[in-house]
Amino acid sequence: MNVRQRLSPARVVDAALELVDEQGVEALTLAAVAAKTGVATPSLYKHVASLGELRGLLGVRVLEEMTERFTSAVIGRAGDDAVAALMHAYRAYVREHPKRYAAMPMDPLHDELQRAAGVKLMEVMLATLRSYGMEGSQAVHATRRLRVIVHGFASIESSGGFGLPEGLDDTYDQLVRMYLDDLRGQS
Amino acid sequence: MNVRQRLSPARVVDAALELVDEQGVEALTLAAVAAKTGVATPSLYKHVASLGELRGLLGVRVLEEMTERFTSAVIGRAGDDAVAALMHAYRAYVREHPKRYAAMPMDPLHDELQRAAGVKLMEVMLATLRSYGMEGSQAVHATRRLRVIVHGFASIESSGGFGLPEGLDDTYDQLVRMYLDDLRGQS
DNA sequence: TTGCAAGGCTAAGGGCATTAGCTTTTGAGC
DNA sequence: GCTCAAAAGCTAATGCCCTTAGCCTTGCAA
Repeated sequence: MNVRQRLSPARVVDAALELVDEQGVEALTLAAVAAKTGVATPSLYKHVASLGELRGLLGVRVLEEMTERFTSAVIGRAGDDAVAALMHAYRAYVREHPKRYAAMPMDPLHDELQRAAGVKLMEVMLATLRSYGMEGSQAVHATRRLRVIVHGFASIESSGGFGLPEGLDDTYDQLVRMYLDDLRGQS
Repeated sequence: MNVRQRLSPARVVDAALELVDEQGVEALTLAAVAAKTGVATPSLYKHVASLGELRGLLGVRVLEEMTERFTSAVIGRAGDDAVAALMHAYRAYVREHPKRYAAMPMDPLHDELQRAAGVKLMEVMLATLRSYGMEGSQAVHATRRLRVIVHGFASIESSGGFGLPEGLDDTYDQLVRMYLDDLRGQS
């Protein structure tokens, strides 16, 4: 029996992700998710506590996807090669899912799961920088600078904040080179 | 008569700005603005076309304030001195009004006024870089890199995205130095 | 086979944005 | 000072959305 696949929290997040990718965050409504999953709105509460929690789960999912992709981008590489690969993987993910990225708040303060997922992503960055022999606070600062650059660019690009997209690849290459030079100077 | 100051679009934006500063974007609701201005909700429509337009006006206001402050920060300075002053002024503004900054979308595509205000802000950056003798696309790239850094940091800091705020001043100083070194290399 | 828990549904309440249509105020021109 | 029209306010009402309550069905485990 049970022709129709039963719902689960994961499937709800799937639908929410589709919705965000197609129409942006403001379209993420329980009513729309319910329609997409073929269920009445209140039924979603059997799988998700609230719209707020769904947003949190969405953030966790995105952070996990990013962590996974950055990890495989970096594996087998070291030094400048690894850092450049990480930065390009970051931008590539955001270009594939711009609305999804723009949807994810940088503010994981109220969501423990999301905070944990964010920490894991940062650990990938930290580990990548370890091949430069950085330790302690020096490594923390270097990770922050990296984050500022990749997120700054991604945030502006994903929301169409750059005027014309002309030469954006060049701009990003310059940022990568700037950061690599910076690392060289610090070590 | 008329003890109570009559409402105007500017006063509506004032109230909205207060609301955002105090409680964040999600608290920006026409009902709340109406309460703060001592008026019934539908009366706001005599001054503002919709909640969306109010958000746009808010963005314009913030961009104008930033432009003004950055302009006076930069006036009378040149070269590295000017760039450093601009970057520090940017961060200072965002630290004073973190929620306000986080509220402003990077996406001015649907709002012509906001786009124009953004262009003016970028012109201040461009003008500041002109003392490096940059022209055309080189100047555009340099402006973009600057924007990525200041916005990236501001975006993360304003939404509490850095874990502990420990050493954030140092991190920012390093970013400033990184960018100045980068400019030196490009010229 | 029985019974219970999981998962679905309808009904209903409350908040918000927005529109319609009315009333009051105000100020410009006479 | 008076008139009257536009500006600015209000109440009523609609529709969408989140959320809760309470009920019904299904499927599985004992």
